[in-house]
Parts: sequence; structure tokens; C-alpha cells
Amino acid sequence: MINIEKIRNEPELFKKAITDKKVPLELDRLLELDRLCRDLIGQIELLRQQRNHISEIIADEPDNRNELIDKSRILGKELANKESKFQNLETEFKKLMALVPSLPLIGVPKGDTDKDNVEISRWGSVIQKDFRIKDHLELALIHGLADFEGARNIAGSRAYALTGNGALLELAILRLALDKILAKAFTLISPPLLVKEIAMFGTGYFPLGEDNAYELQKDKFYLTGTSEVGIVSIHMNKVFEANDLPKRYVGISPCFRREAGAAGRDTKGLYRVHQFQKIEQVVFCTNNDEIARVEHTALLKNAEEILQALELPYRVVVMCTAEIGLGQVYKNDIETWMPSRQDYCETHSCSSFHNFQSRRLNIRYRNEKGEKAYIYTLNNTAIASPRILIPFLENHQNADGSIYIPKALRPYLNGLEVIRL
RNA sequence: GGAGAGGUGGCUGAGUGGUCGAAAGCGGCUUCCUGCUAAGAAGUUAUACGGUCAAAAGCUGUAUCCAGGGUUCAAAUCCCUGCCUCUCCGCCA
Repeated sequence: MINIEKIRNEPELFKKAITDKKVPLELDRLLELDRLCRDLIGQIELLRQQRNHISEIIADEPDNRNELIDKSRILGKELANKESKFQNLETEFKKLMALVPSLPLIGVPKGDTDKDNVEISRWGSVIQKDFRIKDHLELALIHGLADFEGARNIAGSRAYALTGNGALLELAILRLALDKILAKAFTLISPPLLVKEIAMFGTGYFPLGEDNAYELQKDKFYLTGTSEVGIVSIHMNKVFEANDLPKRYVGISPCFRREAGAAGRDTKGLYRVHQFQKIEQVVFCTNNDEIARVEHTALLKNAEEILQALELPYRVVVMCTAEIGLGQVYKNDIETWMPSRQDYCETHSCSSFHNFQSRRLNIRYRNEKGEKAYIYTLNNTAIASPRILIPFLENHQNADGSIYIPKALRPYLNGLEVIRL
């Protein structure tokens, strides 16, 4: 939850963020509820004070005991009345509070769609091949890297199975990415993927993203769409010592996404699937904007190094206001070149939250003065598969249909240099 | 899935309806003493939000003994639900 005092003091800033991020929230109603609640809680505390005072006297067995008990009873009725009124107001207040976005940092471009994102860098050259290129589906088919038909029969649309070298290739890429991150002193976590609502809410995926999560109704669990959810939320209510920070984690997990709202989009192939594997970087740091910025840049660089090792051309973009989520203050996507699409497409997403998540989950640290302050959180993809297999297969195909294996990956594939037909 | 036990402050742990935000011990902090690195003495020590104040301190109000609901004039204490931990049985990768 955003600090209500900040909202009271600078409502215009939040109104702008609400508009820019396109959040369905009426801030004036929230502020009105805040006033009503505060006024009512004042009245309630006064009544409680009176009742507590009378209770103390009753305990001393005075002569007019019964009289006092009657008086307390009347106070109690009035209290109950106001308390239930308060509860209703507070419920609505909390619901609206959950929708208050974090403020985008200066430098986040204002915009409505991904067309408004701003490219800031490129790496690698996009080579237009002098032969007819095959898309990843065709390549997967001729090499036997994936089975779509069988998977879809039992798991529905967007399902896939990686087979043979396809599965080995995925494992190799994941392990390469993991090793690159581990070399930078990150702590590996394989977190819970089946979590309670508080974890989804606390990391900011709920309430607005509820349609995108798989829900296990019988047990009231949700399947996480990224290991970030488990990694961040297992620290709920924790207080770090300042010298524990920054704490850097790398997560590994399957990820589950309903892709609601994307019905009919990207239904072919490995681009938009319900289940995938991801290596994820997550960082906790002190509540210092400059430190967070440095960490953000480092997370971005780590991901870029992985793509460079895989010899895949990519570009980095700054996401515009409508494309960053409720909680993010700044976000970069890395888009990797996909020949079949003749475009750079999202493969990585690097987000800074400042204290948006830590306030929801009550994750703090003790600063130099001994005071508790909310930490900052950040995260970025290291690698996500099978989407990354699209640029991998398509960029590395040769005229004869074989697939080139970049040098850095060969140790993970028993020295394999080319996947031949 | 079945049966049982439990969840109290930084930690251990007492408290079965009012005098309890909570005994005692440990730990922490402050001061003193002694002097030689550890021991002694005294005091102090929960959190959040509000009021008072220029501000801090202090004083003061409310809430908090896992969470939510209920009983009662009054709940850490009684009742219900949920969550978590532990033990036994069953099932199982």
C-alpha cells in the first residue's frame, strides 16, 4: 500500500499517475473515505476511552456497580453502531488503496501503447539471410524439437512439449543463464509456486492481474507466473539488517499464465504459452533511489550478457507509462530479434518497484539510525524458455536447415556445434 | 485423510474473566564500581496510530498476547472459524 500521508499531501501527483498508468481508480473518493474514517475513528476512540474508564471503576466493586454496568452497556451499543459503520468505510478504503499506483520516475515516457516505448540501445547485427528463412515452428518440426499436436490434445491450446534436442537445448540455455548469474554472487532459490492470495497481492499481481493467474479453488492457492512472487513474498514481515543489503537472488521455476485478454493472439508456436521455464533475478536493497538505479542497471546488464553469450541481437527499450504496471516506477524490456516476425520482441522485463511491494508485504530493514524502513525491490528476467528458442532457432539457422550452436553454449551440450538434420 | 497438543514481548516462559501491555529469567541499553577483558550493582528496555508541543523529550488516548468473528458491562483468559507449528496413525513421489 502506498503511504496514505503522501497521497493526502500530494494528491495531484497520484492523480497524474492514475491517468498515465490508466488505473481504474477515483482518487477523490479515496480521499473522502480517508477523511470519513479518520473522523469516525476519533469518535470511536473517545467512546472506548469512556468505556475503559467505567470498566476500571466497576472492577473496584463500587456501590453503584449496576448503574455503571448499565451505562457501559449503552456506550457499548453506540460503539458497535459506529464500529460497523467504520468497518464498511474501511473495507472500501482498503479496496481503493490497493489500486493506488506507484509514481513513475522521471524519464518514463508518457504513452498509451507499446508504440510509445523508447529504444535506448541495440546490440548485435540483424543479418538478413540470403536464403528463405524457416520460422521456429518449421525448424522445430524438421528437427523434432517439439510436439504440439500431442500436447494440445491433452493440455489445450498453447500447449507444447519439448522433445529430444529441443528439451536439451532448453536445459542448456537455462543452465548457461543460471551460471552467468550465480557467478555474480546471487543466491539461488527454488521457491513455492503454489501460493496464497497474500503473495499475489503483496507482489502487486492482485487485484488487477487476477484474471491472469491460475487458481486452485479447492485449496485456495494460486500458481505463480514468475518465481519473483515466491522469492519476494517469503520475506513477508522480515526486518533485514542494513549490512544484509543488497540481497541478490536468482530464482528458477516453471511459470504459469492464463494469458487472459490475449485470446487468439500469438496462438501458434512457442511465443505465448501458458507454462514456461524462467530464471529470474530479484534484488532487495535499501530505500535509496540512486542505489536502486545502479542495481537496476546491473540486472539489465546481466541479462544482456546472457543474450550476448547466445549471440542473439537485441534492443533495450524504456517502457511508457501505460505499459509499466501498477507497482513499477521504471521498467525496461529487452526485445530480441525474431526473424519470422521481422521485429524485436519482448524476451526480458526489468522492473524497479521502490517500496511498492515491500510496503504491501511489510519487508523492512534497520537503517544506520536504527529505524525501520521499507526496502526497495527490483527484478529482471535472466532467461525465459521456450520463448527464447524462437530467436535462437531462427537466428542460428543455416541455409541447409541446420542450427548453429554458439560457442558459450557448447559446454552445456556435450560440445555439440551444430544441430544437423 | 484420521486422532491429539500447542501458538504470549528480541528470546525462554508465567498468566483461565476486571487490579494485565502483561510476572520471572535471558538478551539489549545507560550509569556506577572494580580494575584487566570478564565479573558485580542500580536503573532502563514492545509496536502502530492519534492528541499535546515550534520540534524533540515528556505526558496522554486508542489498538495490539497468530488472524477474523462471537459471548460479556468487561477477554491474553470463555466459544466458533481460519492459518501456522509439533506428535501419532494412514496414504504417497
